[in-house]
Amino acid sequence: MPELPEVETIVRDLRPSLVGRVITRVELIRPSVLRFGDSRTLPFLLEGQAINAVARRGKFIHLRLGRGEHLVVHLGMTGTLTMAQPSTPRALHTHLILDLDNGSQLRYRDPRRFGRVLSGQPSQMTRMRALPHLGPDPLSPGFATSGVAETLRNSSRRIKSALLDQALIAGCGNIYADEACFLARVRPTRRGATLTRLEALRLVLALPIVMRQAIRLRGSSFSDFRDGFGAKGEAHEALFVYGRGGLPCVRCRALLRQTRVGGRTTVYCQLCQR
DNA sequence: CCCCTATCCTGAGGGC
DNA sequence: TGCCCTCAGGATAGGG
Repeated sequence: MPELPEVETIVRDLRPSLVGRVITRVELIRPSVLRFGDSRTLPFLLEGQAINAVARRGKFIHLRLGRGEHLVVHLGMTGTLTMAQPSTPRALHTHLILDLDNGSQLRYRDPRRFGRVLSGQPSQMTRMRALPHLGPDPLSPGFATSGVAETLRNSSRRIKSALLDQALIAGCGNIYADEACFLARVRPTRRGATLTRLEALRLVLALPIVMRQAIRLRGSSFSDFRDGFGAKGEAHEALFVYGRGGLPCVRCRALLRQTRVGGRTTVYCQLCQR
């Protein structure tokens, strides 16, 4: 599933192909994926607009267009955003296609449709709660000093649940929450309030480490994730715990425990993580 | 505030 | 081969 490292990989891939291009045609194949903005007027609104920037906010992808409008994409569980040539047959579950002035296309595909597309002014999207409040981003320079560690320590929730809360930390999902807990040697089932200062600090430092490593490997492709050109990443082969329940811990060889926290599959080493 | 559950949705994988 | 069942989960809404 696309979390921060996967979304960042896509954004870095797409940026050189999109910035400076002009949208020449819009095909909204499945209008219901548009959760903000008017699907009938979307083509007229977007056509002729230049793409000025491609950015990431947590797991959201922002295409900044002329006149301050944004086209925002959240990939949900199975969404992909890839460059393609018009001659390539469109894959099943392709919901939106933007034609560009150099003859290439940007295609949005999402079999499970947990993702969504938003079009309009960001301030309006925020006001209408189409864009949620996001906490500090683990890739931002100020993350370690943003107060996240103390927020975790002041929370009565399980650490895993807190890490998945986008209002606390932007971009963390199920995979990298487990990975960060392993690297920090903290059991994800513990309550935030039981964390020592040192443990909370280790967690906050572990998040950017596991995420930057995953970006280096171009993201985790368990099933659906593809980069901006449709290729798989390799980060899933280097994960410590996610997807490895019942297998030996890479550090101590004890068999990894698999449980559920807040409805999410959670894997940890009961010897290494206290 | 927190937690659980249901909802959205398709495809993969297991059992028979 | 095929059918049915379960499971995967990001975000959100509603009930306890």
